[in-house]
Amino acid sequence: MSVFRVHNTLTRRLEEFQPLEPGHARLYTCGPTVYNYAHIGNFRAYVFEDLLRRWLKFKGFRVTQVMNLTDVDDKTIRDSQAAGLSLAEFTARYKQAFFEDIRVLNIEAAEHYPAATDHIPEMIALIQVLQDKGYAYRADDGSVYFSIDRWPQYGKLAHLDRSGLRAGVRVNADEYDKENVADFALWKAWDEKDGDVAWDSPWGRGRPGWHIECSAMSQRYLGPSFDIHTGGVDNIFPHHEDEIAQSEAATGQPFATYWLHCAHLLVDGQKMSKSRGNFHTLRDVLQRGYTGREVRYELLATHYRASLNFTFASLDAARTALRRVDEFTARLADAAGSAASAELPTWARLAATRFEAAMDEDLNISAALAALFDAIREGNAALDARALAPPAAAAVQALLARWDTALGVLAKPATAIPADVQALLDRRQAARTAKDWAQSDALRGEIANLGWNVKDTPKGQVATPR
RNA sequence: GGCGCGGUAGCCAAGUGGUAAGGCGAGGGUCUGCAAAAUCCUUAUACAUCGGUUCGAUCCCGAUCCGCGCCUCCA
Repeated sequence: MSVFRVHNTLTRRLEEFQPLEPGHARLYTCGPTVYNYAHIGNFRAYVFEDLLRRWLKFKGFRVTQVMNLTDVDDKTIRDSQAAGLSLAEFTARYKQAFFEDIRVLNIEAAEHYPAATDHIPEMIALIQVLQDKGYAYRADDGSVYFSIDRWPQYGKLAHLDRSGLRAGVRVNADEYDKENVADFALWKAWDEKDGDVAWDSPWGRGRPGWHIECSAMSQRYLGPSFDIHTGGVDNIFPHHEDEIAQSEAATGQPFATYWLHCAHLLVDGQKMSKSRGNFHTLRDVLQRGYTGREVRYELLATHYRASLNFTFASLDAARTALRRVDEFTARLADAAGSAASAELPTWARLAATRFEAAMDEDLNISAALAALFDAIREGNAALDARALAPPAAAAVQALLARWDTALGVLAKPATAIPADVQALLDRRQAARTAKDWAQSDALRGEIANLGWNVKDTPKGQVATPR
């Protein structure tokens, strides 16, 4: 069995994955800010994290994954006020939507989904430690900042030189009293825009800064040091850089060993934005008639470190490719019958080796899918030639099932045939038995109007959705 | 300005110092009452440009052009 290698943003190279605790992979994956329905770009990150998680399990590791839910920040506060709801009521709605959405995409549940607002005491305690150790200072307005000048390693993840940090155009005017413009807030003093969103702290009423939640919650669930931290490339700086500074300054121990970041998703070659009209939530895409499985395939099929250009044309291609997978799966099931699995045919064994070697190389999904599709072609050819005995077919079935524990996209969810469609199918079967082709064709049209395709096979009609 | 990623056939997308996977599309055959689907085969003088290193570069080095990302709260 080959080793799993990952690209570590910290070193910018491929490194063999070796967990701190043998056999146990511990991950912290940046999750959603729950102020709206998540868009397909967000889901690209979550699907990538899911693939990573599943591959670790495939390799035999036990996995403990933490995914945070950011339920207090500028956007959640702003939009909850606009909606006339309390912060908790407002974010609850989108937390629920998030869990519905990841289910649709067949994303496995993480072990922990801590919400920021449930961990305020941990954050306050962490800030206190930083202040006690001299890494944090309180500004005149009651906010607490992390001083990057007291943390020489600042910039090691983003590979930013401190002199390269120019004063950002987005620095708020009310942050004038920071010692260094690049210092970031650990605790934000209450502001009237915050309304009733505030917690008591040793520094007065206020709310936590953005980065501190991840440091506090990762420590709570994974301890001071863990294996993998992931997120989108846009989180490298400042979010992850700040997390490292806070965490390592507080604990004196290394934070995450490996940092994996996925590239952005583009839509029609451009960054998704509401003003461009190319902004899609998962729900928008489903509304257009695509399935979660098709979207998952589309998000999965491009290597995570390459930017992914999402188009509806490529979603159509995903649909066609999956149909081919389904057809093969069905043929295989037919050929296997109830036979017990035996030896894999040579072509399947080679494909299995290629698949694993590809995934082991930093989740090279394209090469892995190439192995899959080569196997499908070989398998179909063998079936055509009646050269695949039932036990071998069963073995190939098992191989696909094994691959699917990692991909989560090969198994087609069963769809029940609605009663009205079934009634038409029954009438059509009767017409066919009577060789009343005109009636048969008319019924096929009616069934199509209900959204189902009918095809005639040697074993009778088969209806499939759309 | 700083840091970083990418430019491979009609589209998407792997990969390699010795002329290049796979998917979609397209063409042909098979199957079929018809159809659709499926399947098999085929498909393309594809590696941004210009130099350099080398027996040999798409793959290494340099430059150039083009696209994209980050540089304080966007996955």
